[in-house]
Amino acid sequence: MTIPTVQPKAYVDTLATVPIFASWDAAYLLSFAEQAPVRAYQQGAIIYAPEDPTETLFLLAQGQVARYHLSADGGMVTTAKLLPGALFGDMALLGQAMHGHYAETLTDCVIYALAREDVLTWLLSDVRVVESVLRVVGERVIDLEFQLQIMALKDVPQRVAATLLFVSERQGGMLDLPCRHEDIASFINSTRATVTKVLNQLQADDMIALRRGFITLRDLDGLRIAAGE
Amino acid sequence: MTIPTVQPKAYVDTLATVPIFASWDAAYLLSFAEQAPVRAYQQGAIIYAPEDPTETLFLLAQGQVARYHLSADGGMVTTAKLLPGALFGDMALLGQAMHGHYAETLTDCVIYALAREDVLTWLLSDVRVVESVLRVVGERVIDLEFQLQIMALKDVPQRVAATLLFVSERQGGMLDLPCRHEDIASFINSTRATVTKVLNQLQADDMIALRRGFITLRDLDGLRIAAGE
DNA sequence: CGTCTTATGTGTGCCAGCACACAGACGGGC
DNA sequence: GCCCGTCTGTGTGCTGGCACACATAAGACG
Repeated sequence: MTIPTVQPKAYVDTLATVPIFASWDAAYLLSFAEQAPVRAYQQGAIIYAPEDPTETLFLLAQGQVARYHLSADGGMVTTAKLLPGALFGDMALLGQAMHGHYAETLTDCVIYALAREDVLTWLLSDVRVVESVLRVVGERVIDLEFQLQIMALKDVPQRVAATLLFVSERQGGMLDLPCRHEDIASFINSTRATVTKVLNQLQADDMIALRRGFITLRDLDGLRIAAGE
Repeated sequence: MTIPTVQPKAYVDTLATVPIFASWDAAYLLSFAEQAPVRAYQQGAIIYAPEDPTETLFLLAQGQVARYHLSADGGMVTTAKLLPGALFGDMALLGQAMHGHYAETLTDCVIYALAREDVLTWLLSDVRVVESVLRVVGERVIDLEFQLQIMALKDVPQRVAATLLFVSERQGGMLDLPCRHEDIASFINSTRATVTKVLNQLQADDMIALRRGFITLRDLDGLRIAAGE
């Protein structure tokens, strides 16, 4: 699998929209964009796998990436669908192995790949940036805790409702969510068939509207109750 | 509930053993210990609860703290048992609410309580310290992913075996683990009775030895197989 | 406007492991 | 030595939701 490089300058605009870089001035940003290594990936490429010992921090510039875990017998949980601006591969920062942890492109992608030292040099020398990095990692912790909490404490119908609300909030309150039943199933550790049943019930209760590939939230308060608060 | 303050200087020795401060020189450390606010908590005290909007980062100096989630109907998952040197309350760093997330003392404790600004001032101004903080938060991510992974992908017997190995590693390879069946149950989202059954099976297979309050690992390879790798 | 792929709807067993309920056992405190 | 609280062993239903198996439909694509 070849990983073509791309012209760095083309992505300055994208970088400027990333929270991490919000506090940087244009010159510094351009300097970063010119020097940081960028890679282009095709859809379905594995960006890292558990065996992979690379100490690399990735910054998604374009496209979508899924982060998931696999078990020996074929089971799978999705932990996140990443959009441009997302940082990932952050365990690289600690030299920790990532047991059963994969990242895969869902579309063609453009991704910055930063070595551990680069990260410390470029990102962590500025307190404002440090704060941003901590925010990103912290958000990751929040996500994981949410997922853990619903899987441990709620049944499938509650998990579905809670997840719809959670995703909507993460997208800035967007009510028309582009996702398939299977996406939800793999996030809440259930099955596509079960999720379909639950969604149809929620639709019958007039809390959501279903279209192929989309779910529209119609009654947030109702969903909150269905989620068990 | 009163929160008595304690003499800061008494804990310099404790601080010195904390990874975060490993790179600091004695004078700086003393200066920190004298100025940082310290609190003493009694056993069973709630350090923070979901309603709590405090932007405070806690640093455990003495004692043990449990971090857990509660659901509306009484369910509970433990996410960690913290030992001296642990940082927690880190979502304070992002101003995120912590849904259903509690921290409670398991013993009498001495804890540094750092305001958000103090954190940025004292901790994040030194790149080496930043690295340490990231390592701690990253370890937290690893823990959460481990827990999520086993709960999503493994059945109860596998979860128990995997957890025993995980805890042992986290304790630096200690083979004699001080824990009750219930502790494990609450970590892997199962019940005390089920865990007891599994542990007895593992003992019958000569992989562990059981004593009241303790579990001794006898066959790590066997456990790894039992854990499904 | 057919064809083909991917998404969605629905039904039938079936079982891991929970809820519940006691009984015995260890150990600390007095 | 005795008492009592906490831990531990074990048994008996029950059930959520998974595994499996199709059937239908909505777009994509030429």
